[in-house]
Amino acid sequence: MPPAPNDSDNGMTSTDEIDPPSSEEGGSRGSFSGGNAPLKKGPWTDAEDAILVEYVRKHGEGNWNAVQRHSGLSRCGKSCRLRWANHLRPDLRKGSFSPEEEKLIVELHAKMGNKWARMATSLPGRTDNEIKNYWNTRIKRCQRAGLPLYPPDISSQIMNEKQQNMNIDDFIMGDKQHNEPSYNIADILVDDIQSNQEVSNVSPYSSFCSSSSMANRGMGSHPDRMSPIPIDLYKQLRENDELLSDLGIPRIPKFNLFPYENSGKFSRSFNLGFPYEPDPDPGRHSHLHGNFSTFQSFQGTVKVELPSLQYPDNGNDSWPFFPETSPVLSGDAYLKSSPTASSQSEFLPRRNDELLESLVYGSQALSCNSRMQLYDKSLDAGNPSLYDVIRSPLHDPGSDNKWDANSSFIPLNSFASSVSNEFFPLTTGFTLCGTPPEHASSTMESSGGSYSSECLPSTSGNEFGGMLMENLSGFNVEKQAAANGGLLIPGTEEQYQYLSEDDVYIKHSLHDHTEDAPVFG
DNA sequence: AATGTGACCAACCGCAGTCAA
DNA sequence: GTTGACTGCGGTTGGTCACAT
Repeated sequence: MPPAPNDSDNGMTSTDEIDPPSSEEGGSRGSFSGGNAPLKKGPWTDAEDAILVEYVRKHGEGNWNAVQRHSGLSRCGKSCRLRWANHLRPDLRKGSFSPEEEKLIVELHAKMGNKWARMATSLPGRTDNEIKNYWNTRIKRCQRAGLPLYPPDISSQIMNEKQQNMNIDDFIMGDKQHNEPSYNIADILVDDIQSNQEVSNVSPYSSFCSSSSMANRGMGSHPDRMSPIPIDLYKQLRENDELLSDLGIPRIPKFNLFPYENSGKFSRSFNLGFPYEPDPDPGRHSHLHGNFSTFQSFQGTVKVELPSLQYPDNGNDSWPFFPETSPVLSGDAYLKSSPTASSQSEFLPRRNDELLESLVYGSQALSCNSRMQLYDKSLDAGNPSLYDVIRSPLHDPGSDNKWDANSSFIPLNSFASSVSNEFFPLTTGFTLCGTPPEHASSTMESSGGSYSSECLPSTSGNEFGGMLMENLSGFNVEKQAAANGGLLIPGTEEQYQYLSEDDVYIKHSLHDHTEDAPVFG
């Protein structure tokens, strides 16, 4: 709803701001209307609206820079376009969003992320700005209320749609129409893992990462489709899986990434028909020598972009979707903020790193879950397996969690985050120092810190390949050292204990005394 | 009643991308 | 290949309003 004019219809208010010339909007803002009148900013008046409406009625939409030239309106073309699009268009639908619209927005956002304009096309009469404002408000509201953003029903729906849309041929052969240089690493990784799983109940929040704006930015107009991944890239990822096996590291077991998705079998398997040959020469994997040259091309090729959460900076509790009071957390009592969690935000960029956020957010959930699960298991029956670690109660389809109709779900992508956060070492630049202690207790030196966010890129436009490579590299080092009895890399607040029996690491955080976390196995 | 606070939202800025000339 | 016009988007700002103190 347009703001009430703050003055009479004389077109200029006492608070009107006169814009100095600038180069914005194709130079239009630097120009002057008619008689060199400076461009005006601030709320539109009724008179200005009338002028603009009349102009559009006569000339139609478009060529907005001509408006000021031909109508005498002291507004830049961009401002005219925005005003028309957001307030003056005759087909605009005023008023607050209906419950149906709100639900649709949530669904659309789950599918396409912050593609406000595209979302607006599905909401007749609504503008992208409206939707964006609504979503930002929703984020804040959910954060305040401790509610997740996506309800499980929407998650399931998205997941089902994605399954239907999946086309293995497109994936393998590449979609020439959308063969863009950006790839959805979350899809890649999740699918890569899925290809090794007989059963994969995948969180739609794998599609949060994948189908949301992160994917869309890379994939353009087909958010729900699988990202076309070049074969060589896919091979690299497959090799990565092989690498783990080479190292004696168990492949990531199948697990339920999404607690509420217990029926959607992920039927697609990349192993079927994919011309992948097991690496005949494992020795060529440079990871065995401490670096991962196989990821060199990956790095710099895979650019991941992420959903914007636009969350406010509220100091300690900076995690937008995962407040301490979240029913998801408190209800199960599995997830709670930790010093580590809060420390993450200190390293996270404050803007639009959607994947990063989803990764860390998901990892936080998984991490906390895993910690508790492992902790319980450890108490009950000794060392846990990685499978135990992953299959946390939170992921139990039978969970009795109640979801608010407008709330949502724990993000997704537990897997992708788990890759970065749980199964791989979290730091880079490991240094082995001295002789490991006799009984597999290790510490590590970190070049960047001690937890997940530190190993994530700190800028937008993450190069996931680089991150993965670093992680893998650290993984390798640790793994090797652990195989020799454990690591001792001083200088960090965290220790990693290697449990040889199940090939699982237990993280002991010296600054987080509440629980031990399984790190990777 | 006065004041403070926070939510909401229109509008703006800067940047990137697309498209046509 | 370059340029200009336009569009889309993330992020932000500032005004208004409702509510609490």
